Amino acid sequence: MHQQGALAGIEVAASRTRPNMSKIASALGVSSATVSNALSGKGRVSAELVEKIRKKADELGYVPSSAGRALRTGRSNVLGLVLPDISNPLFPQIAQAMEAAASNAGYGILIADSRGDVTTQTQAISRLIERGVDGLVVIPRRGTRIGDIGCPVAMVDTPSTPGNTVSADHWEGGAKVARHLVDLGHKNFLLVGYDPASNVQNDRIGGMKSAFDRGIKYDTIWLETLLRERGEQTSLGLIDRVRDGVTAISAVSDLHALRVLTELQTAGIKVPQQVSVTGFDDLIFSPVVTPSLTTVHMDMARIAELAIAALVREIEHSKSEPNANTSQKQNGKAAKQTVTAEPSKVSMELMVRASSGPIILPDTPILNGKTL
Amino acid sequence: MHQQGALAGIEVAASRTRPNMSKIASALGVSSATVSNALSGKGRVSAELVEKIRKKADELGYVPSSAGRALRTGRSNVLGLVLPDISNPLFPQIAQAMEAAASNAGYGILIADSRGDVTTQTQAISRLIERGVDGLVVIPRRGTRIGDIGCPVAMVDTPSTPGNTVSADHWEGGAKVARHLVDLGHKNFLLVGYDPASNVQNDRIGGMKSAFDRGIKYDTIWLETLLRERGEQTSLGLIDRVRDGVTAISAVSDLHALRVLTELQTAGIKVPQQVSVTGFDDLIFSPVVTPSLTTVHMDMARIAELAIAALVREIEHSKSEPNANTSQKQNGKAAKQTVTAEPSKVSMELMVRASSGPIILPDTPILNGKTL
DNA sequence: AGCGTATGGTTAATCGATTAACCAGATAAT
DNA sequence: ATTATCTGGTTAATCGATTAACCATACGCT
Repeated sequence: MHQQGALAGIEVAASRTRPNMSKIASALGVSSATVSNALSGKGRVSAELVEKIRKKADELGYVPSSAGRALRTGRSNVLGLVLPDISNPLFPQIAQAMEAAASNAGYGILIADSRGDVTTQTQAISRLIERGVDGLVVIPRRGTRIGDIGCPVAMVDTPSTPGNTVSADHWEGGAKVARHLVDLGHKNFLLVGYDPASNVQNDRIGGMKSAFDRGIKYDTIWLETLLRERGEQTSLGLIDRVRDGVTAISAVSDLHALRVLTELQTAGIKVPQQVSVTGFDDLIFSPVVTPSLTTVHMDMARIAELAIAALVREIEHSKSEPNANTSQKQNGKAAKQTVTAEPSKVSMELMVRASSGPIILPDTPILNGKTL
Repeated sequence: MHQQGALAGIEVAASRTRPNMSKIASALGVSSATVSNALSGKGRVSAELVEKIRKKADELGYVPSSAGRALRTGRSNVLGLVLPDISNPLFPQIAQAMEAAASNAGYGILIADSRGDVTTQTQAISRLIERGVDGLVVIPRRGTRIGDIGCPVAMVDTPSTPGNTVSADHWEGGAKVARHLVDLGHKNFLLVGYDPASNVQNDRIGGMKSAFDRGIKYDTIWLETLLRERGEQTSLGLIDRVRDGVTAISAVSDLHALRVLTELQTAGIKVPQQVSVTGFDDLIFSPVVTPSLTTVHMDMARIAELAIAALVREIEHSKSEPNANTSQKQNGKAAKQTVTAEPSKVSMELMVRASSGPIILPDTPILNGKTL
């Protein structure tokens, strides 16, 4: 049934070349302008004629030519998505959310990978521009400032980054996990970051620290530095930390939390009985590992919606006043390059799972080995 | 320096509307046809004039209009990538490889998420077609057959799927891990799949079984069924399996291997001393968990290259003979819809890491609890 | 001198959709 | 009765790049 339909469609489409507006027009003895008006609903066409045109259109299997439309209107209805490093495990969520939001707004998403490199990022952006995208969503690498391009840009990083359009409130997220652990009675923390130059990670860690009162001890390690010095596969030396009294380890990503978790488990340290572990981002594996990871979830769908909406608003807006910016007078702001959204930050949600729990006092017997 | 250049470019671009070929042409007193010929290197233009035109072009910050070109040539230089479920953790690798391969071939990648649903997949495909893509790369959902569309399609699934263009040799991969474990002395296996309807997973498991001689016991469980019956967070009951003699657990994905690994570790079962665990796909976390996961890696870059190359070949080819297919005589094959590549399967690489090891005989004392 | 043939360009049509400007006929308003 | 307005369309220009067809001019060769 379904396949039948698809095949029938092709039958017609392949019969010669794909039909255009004038083909519909001549088939009905009207002008192509009328067809355009009828299908777009813009001009004045009688209701009955509209109906006839619609019918003929999908009888012929008409598909509007995006090239023709783009050429005429100057807009391609495609947005570019620039990612710092596609291999980022968070990327699927981002891409999915952006694609859905864009699709709802009638736009397509062209992707570009900047491979974490700043110059590659520049190249990626110009490739997208050449392809005629109407706007860009950029997840910037570290503190990269986006140069002046010829189209609106939405930046998704973190609220503390200047020029940020919209993002999760990473600071608040950090505060939430930290407070959760403090409430459980933890007083000695190890905070685990990866890249000390990352705005997002600094915000997350900053948020965590903000939740610590006097009387709480903590230390921070940055994995990138550590791993560069000691090699990728090195142990993080967590056992010593635990022996020295750490009871809670909070990482800036589930990826690192997982590393921590498995290292502890291999050493026979019980999570969460002896040590609580938390991550960030609610990556795909987080709910299904044992113990499931307590983490902080970001509402990527909402962030994407806000970013895309801001972008689309600016794009449609620039239609009305095409040349508001002269090169002579750059009135302070760089010609509305990076768009703004309201709200510009989206709350993060704490997901309490099994890897965090109340502190178990030293006199409580700790089981070794089998739990069953 | 770099930023200077970018800004200077904008300065000009923003000065009014972006320049086109005729602007360059009139600035130099030549015809726009000559400019086109000069920049494309196709027609006959004197070397010096070519040089002058080139210079003027990037002096004015000329960027060719992809819409104009697409309209005229009938080709957009954009390919669509249809993914079964973007949230698939393997997706970053796929997208990155495809983007790189396409970019090298001068194409852009437009993404579409089919959210695992078959009807959504159909919609996603038509959205891409409407956007004017020249071809499609489809990572199909389960055994989906791709209906007849108006453009060439490369299917990346598994060699046993009819119509498959190119993919990893999942069967061989399965055989490789299994043989590895057999060589280590394992004789009692638990094979862990997720979706019993997945061609890829069936091939992987089929490959594993093919490596088992007589005298090897194995059982297979499918998580989707299990989890649907008992709930997402359920224990997989691995402890019982181990008690019953299983010494090696092989999953069809690192995601499931990780689930297995952490469940075992939590129960105090040592990996790999008591049980070996292996996965598939070499996901981002696999090398950094403890113990690092033995897995099977696929050369996604090569697969992407082959798929894109096959697609591009067909696209360029159809340029020369535009209407080889009449709707009347469909000569057996469905008008070269899904393209073919040579080779059509790419070898998988076994990554031996720390989660697999030689069997430790029952008389060897097994440590409980702390290893240090 | 006369013919063929490179060389280096130009002219003009074309791809498909959109839209400003215009127009005929009917109806309403003064 | 005459002008204004509304309805339902049509005409033709336009977006920007490409390319087939054409046209000078110069050069080589007999």
